[in-house]
Amino acid sequence: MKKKQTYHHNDLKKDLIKKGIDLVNNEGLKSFSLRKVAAACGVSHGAPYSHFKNKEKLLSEIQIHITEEFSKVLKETIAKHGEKPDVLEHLGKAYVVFFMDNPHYFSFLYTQSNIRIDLTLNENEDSNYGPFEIYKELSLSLMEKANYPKDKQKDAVIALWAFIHGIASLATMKKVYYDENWEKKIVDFMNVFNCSFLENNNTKK
Amino acid sequence: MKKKQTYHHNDLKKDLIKKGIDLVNNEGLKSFSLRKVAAACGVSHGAPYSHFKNKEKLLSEIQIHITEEFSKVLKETIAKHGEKPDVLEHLGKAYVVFFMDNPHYFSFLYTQSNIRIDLTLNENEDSNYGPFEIYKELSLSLMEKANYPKDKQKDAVIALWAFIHGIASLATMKKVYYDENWEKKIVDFMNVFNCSFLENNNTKK
DNA sequence: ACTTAATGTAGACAGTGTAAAGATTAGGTA
DNA sequence: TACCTAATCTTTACACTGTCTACATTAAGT
Repeated sequence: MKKKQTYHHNDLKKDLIKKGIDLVNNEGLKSFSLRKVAAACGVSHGAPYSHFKNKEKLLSEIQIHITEEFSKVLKETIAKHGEKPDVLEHLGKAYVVFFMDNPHYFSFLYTQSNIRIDLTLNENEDSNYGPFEIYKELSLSLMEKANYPKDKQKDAVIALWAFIHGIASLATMKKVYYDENWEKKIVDFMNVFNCSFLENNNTKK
Repeated sequence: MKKKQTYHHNDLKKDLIKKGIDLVNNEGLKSFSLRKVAAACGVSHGAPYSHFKNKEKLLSEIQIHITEEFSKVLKETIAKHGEKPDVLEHLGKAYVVFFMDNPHYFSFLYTQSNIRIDLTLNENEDSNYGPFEIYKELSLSLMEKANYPKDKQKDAVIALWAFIHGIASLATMKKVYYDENWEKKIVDFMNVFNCSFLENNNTKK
């Protein structure tokens, strides 16, 4: 119901990315194919090669868009809750919920795409994986406020990230059975590890 | 240098699984194909269909073998360190090291295969994912010994598993840069979260 | 009106999974 | 021994994939 009649699509590149994201999101990478995406855009199977060198390059652009979408969600979460002590809980929850809302994104981003994540805490703001940079800055800032020992901050940044990342991994995995609500349990999980910079130990005796 | 001359292979099924594991291990699932595996066994591309209904079924058997290999490593670790307080550290280390030794196994097992993981802590010993059952039994037993509050044991089991799982995920991801030795850092990460049933808080202040 | 570059189509090729028909062989039975 | 049957393997065929190449169409500038 658009403009299939014209030879030129007018913004095929964007449309390929959009329809490509839909395909990844709905069916996962396994059944993703360039030809399907081309067909979804109403265009011949060779057309994508005018905009992307190969399949990998289209997937790479899709990864960039998904990463930006993810970063936006995290930023909004921080903006909403400010640098209050419990913001890390909300950030963790947002991390997990983002991938639960888009179940195929997790394995696509973390095991199929070519994202680069630098965990060394060096200055990296431009080239590094955006979501980690956002989290890193926030958590380091909170640790400073909490007077968390400087020599342990680096370990703490990695450990908490791995922890949340692991929960998201489990929560989005097919065939994982769990009788609780992942989203609601995040805080309980954090309470298991009572840790001074997570200022929620008050709920623990 | 074997018996390519005979029409029958004599144990093609096992050989397909073995050569299939090699292929997954060396090149990952992306470049895994039934025809390559068949060729590696010196057999025509149709032969595997006498032993497996389709590609998925072969991959499923490969998953079972890898899972058993993983379970074996975990059991050996427990056998070696007994139920001493620091056994969870060694188990976590074994978890991470297993996947670092076989980098393609992680995404294969957890995002490409069809393993079933029941985290509800119900009785499941036969059908559930073996490695989790092994860990679950051990950690619950340790929590009992440490008088860890009963109503928090379930959360603690999941949280610690997610944590170790997350570290393994990061440690085996392509293009993740980290300037420390993952294996050696496991204990430090655990120390970030000082927790009564992890009896290693003594190393913290 | 003509040129040029960008953008699209069509056809070909190799590699993939899988199905079907047939060849080979092992093992049991007469 | 000779035969039968089921298991195992080969061959052929087909649809689908990524990618390449030659060519068609079009937009934009001269």
